[in-house]
Amino acid sequence: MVDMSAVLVRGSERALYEQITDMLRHQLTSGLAKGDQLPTEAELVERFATSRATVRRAMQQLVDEGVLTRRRGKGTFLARPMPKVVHPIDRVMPFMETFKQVGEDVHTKLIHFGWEESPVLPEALNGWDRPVLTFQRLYVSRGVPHAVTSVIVPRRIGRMFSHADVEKNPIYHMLQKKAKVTPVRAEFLVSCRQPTPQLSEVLEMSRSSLLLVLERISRDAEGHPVEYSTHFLRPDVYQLSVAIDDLPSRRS
Amino acid sequence: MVDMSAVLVRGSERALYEQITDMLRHQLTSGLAKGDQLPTEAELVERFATSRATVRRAMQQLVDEGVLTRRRGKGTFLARPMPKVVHPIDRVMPFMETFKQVGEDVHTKLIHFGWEESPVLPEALNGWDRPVLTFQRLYVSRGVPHAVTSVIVPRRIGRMFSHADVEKNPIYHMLQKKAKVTPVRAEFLVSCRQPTPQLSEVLEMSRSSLLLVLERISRDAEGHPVEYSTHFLRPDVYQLSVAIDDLPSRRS
DNA sequence: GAGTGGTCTAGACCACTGG
DNA sequence: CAGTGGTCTAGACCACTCA
Repeated sequence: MVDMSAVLVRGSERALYEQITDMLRHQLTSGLAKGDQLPTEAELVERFATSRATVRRAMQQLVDEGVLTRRRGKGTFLARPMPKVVHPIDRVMPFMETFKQVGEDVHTKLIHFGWEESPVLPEALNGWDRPVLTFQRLYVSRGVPHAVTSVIVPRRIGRMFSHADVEKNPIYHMLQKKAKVTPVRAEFLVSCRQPTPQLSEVLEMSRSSLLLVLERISRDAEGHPVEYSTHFLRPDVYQLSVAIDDLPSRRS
Repeated sequence: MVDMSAVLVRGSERALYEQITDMLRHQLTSGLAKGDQLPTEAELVERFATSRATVRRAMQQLVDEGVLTRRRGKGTFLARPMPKVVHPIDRVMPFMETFKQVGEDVHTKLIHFGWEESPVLPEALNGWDRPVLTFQRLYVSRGVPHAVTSVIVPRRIGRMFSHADVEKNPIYHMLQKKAKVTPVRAEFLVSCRQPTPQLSEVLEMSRSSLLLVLERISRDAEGHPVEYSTHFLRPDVYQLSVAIDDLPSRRS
């Protein structure tokens, strides 16, 4: 429950909705509301003696931060806390493994599989033969989706993969067993991006918050790129780690 | 200017404020509003024949995305576009260098310098002698702040650094020239975080959007950690790149 | 003082979930 | 059906900027 003793200060420097956000945040984290459901908007309007718009604005802030989730017709709930996961990108480890190491169940679902004639690709992949095979997997733990990975491979490799293969196996497994290619080098790019409407849908996140995006180009021994994958990660769940030995000597 | 011909569809699946956001975004990027200032809220209310709250909600979305900035008493403006910068973390390169490579002027400002008795540090740094020296630098280009770096070093190294040193030199330069230590290994952690109130202030960003955060622990040849730095990066500006050779063989 | 964006109110109608 | 959150309206007052 939410403490009623605290009172809003009208005419303060701090806006009413900010004061409400602060109070809710504090009381949620200090365990006063261990349960799932929060008071309804109508109740909060009464307790804080403000308008509904002000209460909503305060709650929206916490929704954007991932602390709360709201469902029309049901109510407002403490977002199910997700484990913090550190994914090492300097080793070849499927995301499944990263999650299992923290004792999590992970379910994957293939949400796209198809050939594409004119994909948008990084410059480094201009030499690939078309069409390319592209597929997307969704990762879910405790009923909560937390990552989408999109993989693209050139035609000569993609033709070795069946729908059933892709549904079950990590990409590096398929590259080695099915396509008989061994990645020996990978280039990574980390960035933050707005989710597309589709991604915000399947990852159940607000369209205004950001995704942590990890792109990877893997190359075989000859330096030819053999796969291009993009990982869309919920930033409240994932961290990425890298260790670099033998730091090159300074230049300038 | 904003095109008046497009019309909102009332009763559509898509909310009015979303339609307005879409139209503004499209017309801004398609060059119809090359200038700086957008129509005022009052003008948009008239053109779209909606309430002010709806127009504001549409614009707020673009402000959160960093497309627009609003200033009370002045108006709403296209946010000054910042260059996209890729910072390689597998080489030792100061941020200054990264920016200069894209032809940017960069100014730095020391915004904090002091000793701290009880800092919060990663476990790996528990062995450090206290107090630790901590300082923060703000990076500004084209008058727009885009990064804050916070550096912490143990007492035995920090005592070699003067305020003037820190104001002018990259950390790795000081480690080698002043403290006579050479980092040979570094561990990185990449994450997304809410800015603190102080960070959202100096980086001029909304408190509800996320920062790209890069943490680094550098070690000398004996494996002792010699510095811990945290880089708070505006996600609309920075990307991080890593290349890994000799991918380890698969495990499971 | 006129004009800007920042906050807040008190309503309204709707779509969705549940009993 | 009553109750939830999602959207929208038409006002109001304020702090700030600039002429």
